[in-house]
Amino acid sequence: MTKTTLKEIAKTLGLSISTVSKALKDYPDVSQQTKKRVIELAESLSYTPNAFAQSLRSRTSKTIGVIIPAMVHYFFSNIIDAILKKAESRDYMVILMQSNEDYELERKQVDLLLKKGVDGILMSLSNKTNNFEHLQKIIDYDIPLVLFDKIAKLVSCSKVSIDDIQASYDAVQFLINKGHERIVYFRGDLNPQNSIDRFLGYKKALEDNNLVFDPSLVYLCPDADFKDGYTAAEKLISDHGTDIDALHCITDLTAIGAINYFNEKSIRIPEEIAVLGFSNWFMSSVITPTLSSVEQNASKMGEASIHILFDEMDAKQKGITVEHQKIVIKTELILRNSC
Amino acid sequence: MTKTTLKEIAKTLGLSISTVSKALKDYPDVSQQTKKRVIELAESLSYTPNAFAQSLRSRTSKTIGVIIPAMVHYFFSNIIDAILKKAESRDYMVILMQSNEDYELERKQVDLLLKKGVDGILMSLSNKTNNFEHLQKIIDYDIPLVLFDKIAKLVSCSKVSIDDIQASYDAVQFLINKGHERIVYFRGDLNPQNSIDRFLGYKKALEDNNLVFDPSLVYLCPDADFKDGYTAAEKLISDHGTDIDALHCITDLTAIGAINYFNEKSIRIPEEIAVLGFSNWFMSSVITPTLSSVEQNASKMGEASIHILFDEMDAKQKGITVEHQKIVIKTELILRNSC
DNA sequence: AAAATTTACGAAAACCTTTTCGTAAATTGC
DNA sequence: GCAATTTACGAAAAGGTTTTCGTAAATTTT
Repeated sequence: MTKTTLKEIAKTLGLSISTVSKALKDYPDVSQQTKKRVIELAESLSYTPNAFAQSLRSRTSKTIGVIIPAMVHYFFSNIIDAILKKAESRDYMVILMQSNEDYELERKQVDLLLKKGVDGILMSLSNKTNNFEHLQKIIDYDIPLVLFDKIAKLVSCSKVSIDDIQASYDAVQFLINKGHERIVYFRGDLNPQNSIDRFLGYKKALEDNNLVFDPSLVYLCPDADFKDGYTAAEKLISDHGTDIDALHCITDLTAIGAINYFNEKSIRIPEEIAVLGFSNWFMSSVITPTLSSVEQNASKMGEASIHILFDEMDAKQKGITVEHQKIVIKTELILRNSC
Repeated sequence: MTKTTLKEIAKTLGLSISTVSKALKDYPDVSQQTKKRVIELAESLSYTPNAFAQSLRSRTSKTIGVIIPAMVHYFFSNIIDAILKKAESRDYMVILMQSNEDYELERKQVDLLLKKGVDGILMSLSNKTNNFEHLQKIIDYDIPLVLFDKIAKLVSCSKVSIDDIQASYDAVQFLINKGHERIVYFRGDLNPQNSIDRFLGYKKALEDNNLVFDPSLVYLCPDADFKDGYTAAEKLISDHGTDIDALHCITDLTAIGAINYFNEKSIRIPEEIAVLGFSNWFMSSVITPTLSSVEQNASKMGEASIHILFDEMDAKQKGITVEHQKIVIKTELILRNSC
């Protein structure tokens, strides 16, 4: 079962390859009857142009590359979902890669994408990425690049993210408005900017409300997962008992870890400790008590990212240059029973 | 910033394109010193061969296509994770598509992948797929195809799945061994074979233990999600009160929905109703009470699928034909507090 | 009826790589 | 010193598509 080519059609019809090609692309300098003959034969042989040859000639591939740190987060699943949907609606294919939070791998993957000739790249950076040469390379190759979620301020390209500082600020402000004063924070690692920003938002909210920042109320959850949350909660209670008012966590996963510990120890939520997470993970509405959280609007972020990328790719095609955009997706506080 | 080509190197060095190409591929009929000159210049210009041209010539793309019904299931995230890791270790790229459980889209995506000239395809079928012409087309094109999880018995290709009948059988058998007799089943829709098989496993276990199959103890959860579980549980209690012993569910999500309802109504688990899920979703170890479940070993399924695919692609490359394989991934019962 | 235009097609180059085959020049063998 | 071999390179084709340009033939214009 060999694929039909223009050559075969041309031969069968006694035409030249050029005429066949032009007939299929509805060029004006082919007679109506020739067009008809060509189209009919092409259809009966179910001809499809060879994508490699097309790409070779046009230097485009109708393909975009997406690199994310990890697949398993619910957050990224939703972003990918939005990206795939939009890409498919435009007949683009998506090459998906995951860096596993590894800088070297991320670098290698960028090279692979460039080599493969993708028309655009969408990236969420690994936590360990603090050298941006590989991103500069993409820009030097004149390939549209959009960073999302984990972005780099220093790189000259479009970016889509949430305002982590503001989001955490709003969350803590809400707790303060509710009358809480001793507010604990389970923070993430130092590296991804998001993690730092959320912590800054927490601090800023305290400051703006003239509450003293007490470092002993901050616990490190390096992996920001369930286990970290559980362990930190354990430590928190052993350090302070329930002499605290509320807890804000870097992710819902850590918050749920903490809730689990509190439930086990029969510490009442929100009466003894109010809890507020971050990311509005699906499980947050399911856990007991249901967890208040910050909705990051992953789908919107995915949609905005792919939208900008297509804008830039379209512009490039037309030879226009467009300004890079910086979109901040609005977050919202989702209130449930935990606070 | 235009990409370097063989032609440029050849021109700079006063050599022919052929010699440059051969030098870079370490052909024996190029002198050592010429090789050295070529390699050095190529490196300094950071030459990488044009992938389109290579693909056009070799008729291979070092790319595989993966179609899954939906991204958002934890299960598929894990499978994709395993696939990506293995593919990357072999410098293959992965084009990911999701059919959104839509047959027409799935069909279109297969065409797109074929057109793009992927070297192999990995698929988990949409629930609505019961026509397999598009799969036959893949086979006719002589592209290695491996179906995983949602497979089709009638298609002649390698398959990787779990034995859903056996898995549910084992689960129900465990409940029976514990002394439960009135065992409720929350079943899925009629369409995906997995759904039917799990139901059959449930029935078979009852039969083999001389327990009568009571249709009024079976509830339909068409989307097999949290909400379906919650609603079915509501109906179950209104129909039978707690005059039942145990509940087995098609997925953990439905089980967690049910647990949520039971918790709200203060129906004690497992004392009044024992609950057993399916899929060993991460949250199952987190919910209160922790949920017993059937571990599907998603990673192993992903690994086995991509492994077989590479085997078949390698064999094709060498002109060998290999037998199609049918792998059944072992499931295991994970026992927690819900039963 | 000759000139100007239009119509309808084909040749060929370009995109870039890979590999076969041919052939000078250099080397070896006798 | 001549024949046989080896060494080292280049020409060219093939993979398939797209587009520019050239040119016969057909048509229209004067």
